[in-house]
Amino acid sequence: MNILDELKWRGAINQETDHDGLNELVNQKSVGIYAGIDPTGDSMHIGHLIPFMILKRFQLAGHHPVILIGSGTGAIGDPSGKKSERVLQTMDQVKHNEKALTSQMEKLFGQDGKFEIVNNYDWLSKISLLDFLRDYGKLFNVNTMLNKEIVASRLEVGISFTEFTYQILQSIDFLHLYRHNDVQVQLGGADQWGNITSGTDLIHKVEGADAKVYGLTIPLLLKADGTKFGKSEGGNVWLDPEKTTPYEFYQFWINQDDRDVVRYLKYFTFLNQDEIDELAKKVETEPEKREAQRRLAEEVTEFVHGKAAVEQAEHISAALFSGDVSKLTTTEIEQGFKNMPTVEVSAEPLNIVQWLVDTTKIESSRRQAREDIKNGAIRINGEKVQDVDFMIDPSVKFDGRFVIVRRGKKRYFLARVK
RNA sequence: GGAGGGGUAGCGAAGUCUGGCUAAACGCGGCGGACUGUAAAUCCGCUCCUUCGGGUUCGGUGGUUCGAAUCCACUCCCCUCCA
Repeated sequence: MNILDELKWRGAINQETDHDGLNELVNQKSVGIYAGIDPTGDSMHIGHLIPFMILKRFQLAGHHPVILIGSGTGAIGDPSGKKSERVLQTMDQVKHNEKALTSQMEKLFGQDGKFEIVNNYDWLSKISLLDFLRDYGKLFNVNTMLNKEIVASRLEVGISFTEFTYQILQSIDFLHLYRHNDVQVQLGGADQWGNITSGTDLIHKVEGADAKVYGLTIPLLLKADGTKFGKSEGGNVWLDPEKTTPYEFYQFWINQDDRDVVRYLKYFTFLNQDEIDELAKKVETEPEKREAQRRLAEEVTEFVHGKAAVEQAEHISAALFSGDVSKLTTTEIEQGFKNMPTVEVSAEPLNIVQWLVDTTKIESSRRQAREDIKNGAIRINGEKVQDVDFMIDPSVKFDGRFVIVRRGKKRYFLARVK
């Protein structure tokens, strides 16, 4: 099974410019293949991860990945998949984002095999306006450009000349990498099809029709319920552990629907076909064990954050879901509660009802607070408290730094002692 | 400008004619619980505040009355139709 067969099995191929040609190419040599990301933010999220997971597979199959950070194109704004014109970023932002993305890429691609990271600012910024118009502009037919889905969908609402130009810039990238980095394949999400074929067309015009360059796109990933993949309650799921802690990252994966989990295993893990078939069978026969989800969470979290992070995420998960938080370390609390509601409290002991309502605002009224306490819905540091006169003393646990409140089965609050 | 209809709790909506039994039906949402797989579905409880005595609510203001979401006057806002 070669890399293309494998991708097909994984459901990761949407369109190819020339399947047979590409197939022949990957069988005969180590091929240079690239995917790009524009530095529009200072971290990737798991949606961005998809093409790069595929790129990684090419790397593991002995091919040569080239990661393009698009500081040049990022300065312009890709209209693909956007309903309206974007606000330009400052160049400082672009530079900052570029740095952050580069180090994330180094982490993902660094462990095994060779790879390159390039930045299109290096060549795009050197092209003068007249050169651009004479060398490239002449080769693009406006009618063709207008017919691209990316542009066509924007004609109603309007598109600036700047964004309209984007496909030319991306084509120049492909040409540049073909010439200087021995790149013959461009990989991207389904929305990149127009940009990618622009590039292969340009190369064919400039380098001759027999230039062996190919494009490959990945299907848009949707959840079984039809909604967009990759959002959690808190928004995007980021690779940056400061934005999405490894614990939350792990939790995102472990909560995937049975109907989606096998597809995700194929997309986001490096498990082989036998292992995945085995897990798929378990989803059928004993879904309640959620072995597939667990494995998915472990694999992806390890790939992105490392093995130690997986263990910590599992430890935090075990504590939070069993309700026994008493054994958590303060660092684990910091991580597990990163995006949970947090309030600052003083170290003074206080009556629980006042504390829940006035100090922490966890409860909206005394009536509600009392009700929850009597119902046994409130736990302080893992201990159920049903006494309305209970005194909360922050000094008794976690070095006096935190009080962990749980309301109901899984709603946690962190009170941080000032 | 003219003719109608309406503004009720987080939202939707009853109650207004026939004033008190109405802190205000019911549905949704939210919260808690049971069940469970950290799922889905289902079921049960709670859902203005309270020092549990009571307090403050039905667009606003003023009035009638022992008593007003309910009756009266004025006023603000929304919708529909006509010009």
